[in-house]
Amino acid sequence: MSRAPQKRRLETRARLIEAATAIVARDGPAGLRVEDVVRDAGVAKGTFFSHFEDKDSLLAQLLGEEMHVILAKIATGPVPQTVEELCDVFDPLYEFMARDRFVFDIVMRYSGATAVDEATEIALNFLHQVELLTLWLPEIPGIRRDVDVELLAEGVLAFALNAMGLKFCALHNARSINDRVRPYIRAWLQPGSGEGDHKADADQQDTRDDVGAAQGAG
Amino acid sequence: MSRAPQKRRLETRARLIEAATAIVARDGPAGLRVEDVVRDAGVAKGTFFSHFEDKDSLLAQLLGEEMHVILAKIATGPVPQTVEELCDVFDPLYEFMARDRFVFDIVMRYSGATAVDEATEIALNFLHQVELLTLWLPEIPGIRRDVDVELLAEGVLAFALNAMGLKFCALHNARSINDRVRPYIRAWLQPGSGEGDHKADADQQDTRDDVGAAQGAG
DNA sequence: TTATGAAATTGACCACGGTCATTTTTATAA
DNA sequence: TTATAAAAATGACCGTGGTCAATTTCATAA
Repeated sequence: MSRAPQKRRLETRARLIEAATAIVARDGPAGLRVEDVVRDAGVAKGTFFSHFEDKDSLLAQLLGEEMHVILAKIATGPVPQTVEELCDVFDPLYEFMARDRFVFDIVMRYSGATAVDEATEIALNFLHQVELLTLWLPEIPGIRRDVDVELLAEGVLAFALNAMGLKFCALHNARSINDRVRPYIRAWLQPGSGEGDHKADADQQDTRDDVGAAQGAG
Repeated sequence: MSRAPQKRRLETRARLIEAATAIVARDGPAGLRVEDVVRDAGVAKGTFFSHFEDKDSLLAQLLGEEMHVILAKIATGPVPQTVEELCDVFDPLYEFMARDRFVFDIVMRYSGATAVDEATEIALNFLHQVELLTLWLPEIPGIRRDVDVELLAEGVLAFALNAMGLKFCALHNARSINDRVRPYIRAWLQPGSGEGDHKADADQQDTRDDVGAAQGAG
């Protein structure tokens, strides 16, 4: 049984987060230094590590909070009516997660809960994405019904992460995440619907353009 | 134009790799210390970094070589005739890539080529996986024909990586990678074939068991 | 053989994340 | 008010990855 934290501790934690937030806003996530955080927050280094598991843990929390805001906004928007709309709606979140290599690595590393109780903000965000997709997918006309909707939802996320990872691959980074993920999502959600049945894709090459490595973080 | 490396340099490089290989074999990838490597190899620290970009780069090379051996063995084996066989055949490679968190992180990070010329051993391995799948998939009876086979192959890899990542998630680590990936691959490759048409799955719960976060590295 | 410049190597040095025994502060009971 | 124990914070210290100006070794031409 641990007691409730004292007021001083909460204030210290707030100062640490405030200082870190400012540094990240100024120098980007990769520019965060623990020594800078504690200097700006006016505390000792050891204090930092009594509040956060390690540097990346704090960073993951900050990124998770931003992801939460983006996803919350998506969730309150209109339900997409086509696969293309679905991809467009989630695109801002994907672009944030893969804004650069450093961020994407952290997102990936913290995307799963190592223990049931220590779920990170990012892991929760992924759960919420699956929940939202589970709600939305049945609303889209023409969606396959032969597999469970949760399997479908998790599959969408798998393809999305893969497309994000390809952003950092020289062979694929010419196209946007959205353009890379769309063919997969369409084939996953609407098998047998044919390749060219949506005019929105006429302005780009067909799916044969996707040769090269498929991976998650490259 | 850079000249050919001198014999001395090749010998030094060989000694570094030899020392690193021995340490990894003894202490595991996470136990590798640059200072230990250079001590065992009998060179200065700076020499290490004139041969390898950084520590993880060397580690990625060593892991990539092991992956190459495993994949080569898979490639010379018989062509799988069902989705289940396909999953089984690739399983040893997946188990290696996700043998632990540390290894999986490196595999993910190096799975894509940052520049076209600096393709790592791991990135090449992923390309080879796609090539092999592209050859094999059309051989499997009942495989869908409505999308390009390369799209199909890359999708398999995307699901495989996702299933590997789930190994490190408390909500999913009870099942093997193979068990986690199979429902996705089947739904991806054989849409509309129904859920329970393969008796091999009778001994496990159906796909509804897959609730929880879907992600790549959790 | 010798001069010369490039290749290869060196190791002192730095940056930075993380640790932990010690000290200070706070809440609570006598 | 005072004693006491837990909570909170401290900062000197360490481990280790990575840097770079200086040095040594090597290949080549004069």
